Amino acid sequence: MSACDTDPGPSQELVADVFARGCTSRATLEDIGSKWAQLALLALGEGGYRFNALRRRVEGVSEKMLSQTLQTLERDGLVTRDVVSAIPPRVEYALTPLGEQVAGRLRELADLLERSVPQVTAARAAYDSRG
Amino acid sequence: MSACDTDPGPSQELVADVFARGCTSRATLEDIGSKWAQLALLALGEGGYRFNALRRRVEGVSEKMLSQTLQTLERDGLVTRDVVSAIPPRVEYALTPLGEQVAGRLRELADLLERSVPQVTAARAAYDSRG
DNA sequence: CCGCATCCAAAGGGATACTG
DNA sequence: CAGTATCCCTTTGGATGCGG
Repeated sequence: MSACDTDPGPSQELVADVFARGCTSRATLEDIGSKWAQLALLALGEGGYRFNALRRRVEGVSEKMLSQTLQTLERDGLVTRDVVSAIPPRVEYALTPLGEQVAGRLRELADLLERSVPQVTAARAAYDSRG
Repeated sequence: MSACDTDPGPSQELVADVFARGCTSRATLEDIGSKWAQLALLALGEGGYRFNALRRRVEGVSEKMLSQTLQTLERDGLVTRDVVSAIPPRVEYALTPLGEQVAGRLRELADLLERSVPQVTAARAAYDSRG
């Protein structure tokens, strides 16, 4: 089954499917799911950030990973990169409309997990004590 | 700032924060975000699955990775593992109530991305043609 | 200030073979 | 059927140093 953008046929209803191996939606989901991408999107959901400010907001991210992550997100059309040629140089990152939608969904997920910490902690303790 | 479950103080309002380095909610978000965990949760959102059926549903996953992923999700209290001792043996996987909630959020995200494939594809083409 | 390049250690993840 | 164990290659990701 699983129709996707990679499907060859001259189909009339071409629906993407995250379960399909080569589907762009699956690849995008993977891009978004990465540790640093999630946090970068959540941070940018709060408003625009300059590179180093974003780096401080996302605790523990290295320059390299933040840079790579932002490039991927920019390429997917989720993040804009605005270069202000000045001294010192400034680069402002923000979400596109699509990025806003994605960040909104992630926010809901993050809120749910933040509220569920006690439950998760208990589940882990139970699992670990059983072996 | 960033209060979390690892905070020491005798605080009255202990709120988890996914941005905090050692926060359980951040770790859980990472568990959920992994390529295979996302797809496994989405699949289980459709109903219970046995191991090999789930493996077929999640195209491309290896036995090893599916097994590992399910263990992590079980430990976090998102998935239940029901062993039916019979010949041949059967193991049924399903979502917990918390898992259902998480899977629901993921479904919304996946739907959004599936609908946005043309937009993402266009963004990538534009990005790549610029260098 | 922004971020690319290089190096290197550590984790991720696939293929295969084997057990209950 | 449902895994575990092993091997081994690939990717991730941090640290450091340099350039615009």
